[in-house]
Amino acid sequence: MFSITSKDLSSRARTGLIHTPHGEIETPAYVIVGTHAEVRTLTPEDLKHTQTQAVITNAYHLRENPRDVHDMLGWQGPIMTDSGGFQVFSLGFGREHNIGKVVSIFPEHNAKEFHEPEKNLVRITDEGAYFLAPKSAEGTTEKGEQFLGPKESMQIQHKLGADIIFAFDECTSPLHDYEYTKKSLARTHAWEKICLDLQLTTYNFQLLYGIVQGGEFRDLREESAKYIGSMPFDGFAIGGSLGRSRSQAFDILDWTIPLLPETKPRHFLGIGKIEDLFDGVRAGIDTFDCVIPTREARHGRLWGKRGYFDIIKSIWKDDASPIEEGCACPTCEALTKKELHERFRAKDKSAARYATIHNVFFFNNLMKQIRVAIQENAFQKLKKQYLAIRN
RNA sequence: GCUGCGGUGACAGAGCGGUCAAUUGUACGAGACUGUAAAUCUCGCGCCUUUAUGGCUACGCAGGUUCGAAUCCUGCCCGCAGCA
Repeated sequence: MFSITSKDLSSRARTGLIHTPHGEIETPAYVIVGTHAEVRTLTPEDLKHTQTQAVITNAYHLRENPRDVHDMLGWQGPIMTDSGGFQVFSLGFGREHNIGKVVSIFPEHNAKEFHEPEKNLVRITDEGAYFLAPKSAEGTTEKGEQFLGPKESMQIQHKLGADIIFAFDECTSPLHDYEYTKKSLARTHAWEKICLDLQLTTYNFQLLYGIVQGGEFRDLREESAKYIGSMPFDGFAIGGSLGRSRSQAFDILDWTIPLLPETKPRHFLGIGKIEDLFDGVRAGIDTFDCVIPTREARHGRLWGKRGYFDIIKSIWKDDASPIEEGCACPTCEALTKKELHERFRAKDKSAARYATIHNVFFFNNLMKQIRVAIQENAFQKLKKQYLAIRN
């Protein structure tokens, strides 16, 4: 199900092929996020023009009515489904402290003190997580708590029928201390075991990835990598809190990846800016998924080989140059900076769509360049090129 | 000409004696966004500075009443509506 096709000589970077029921994924690859069984603002037709290889949707968001996710997406290529483990964090602790899983290096708002317990919608037990429906404007009748645990997540993911599914875990936060992270890790490991057992007995047409947790703590990360890595998962993901600085996140990869089986694919959950991709690949990551290309596109931020810029800013209002020099995406073929800027300013619905197409294309294309570079033993060179231009 | 209503910061539009440099929305500016709570959110948006429970100038214009006026009174200017 996974074959390695080439290896970089000076790092753990490699190219490979993940074989799934809906086709192959050439790795390293970017997996495009389509949580609600749609890549926001894109039609299935649009998606085909973005060089996308795989899409990831989410069991939590699709739990109410889990149908064939390939049909829902209108996408017959490889699909992953996340287990909902991230929502255990983001709707709970994440909302309570208004943080993501990467703590800002500018801790102005001191997330530890920023504390709104009433916003926490999640109650975690050893069995799983109880979710409260987010309160909409007014007069919401309490729908009561909804339960999601390893069995439920597997059941949903099975019904969704994605090619690659993830074990149910708890994503911890950089704000969590060692004690909590250790406790959570034990719980996550137990949940993952349940997922794997179900997979081995019942849901075996799908590929199941185990997830390494353990926060920023080296011994916990190593313990997790050894434990999860020793189990017959089809692939492995690195998830959870990535510490308090960017470099720490990649230390975590260096601690854990050597402990995972060489011959299985590795996924880096939820990370994917340009530098992250280079550092992740270097550390031995095969696939990434991240919200950055799609979300930031909607917010008017475009990515390119020179980094990013905000097309919505007025400095572009008279700029008739291409959005990205030499970019072959449908957006760049259709519009200049000025024209896309105008669409954003006019709140034209197509603006976000054009921007999304560009960003998704750009990241997919970057991965392609990385693949080629690894094969040609020019990975370091490509990385230097990118980071140099970005100054 | 008379009567009525109205003139508030880029715009729309609150305020109708002190707590008003003035609610709110839009526009504009800056920032954020990393397994989507997010086509979203935060901050700024009269001028000055030592950036502050700071100073100054401000709610059509000019006066007045008052300890105190965007808010009340008088006159003028302008807009809209009706009547001559």
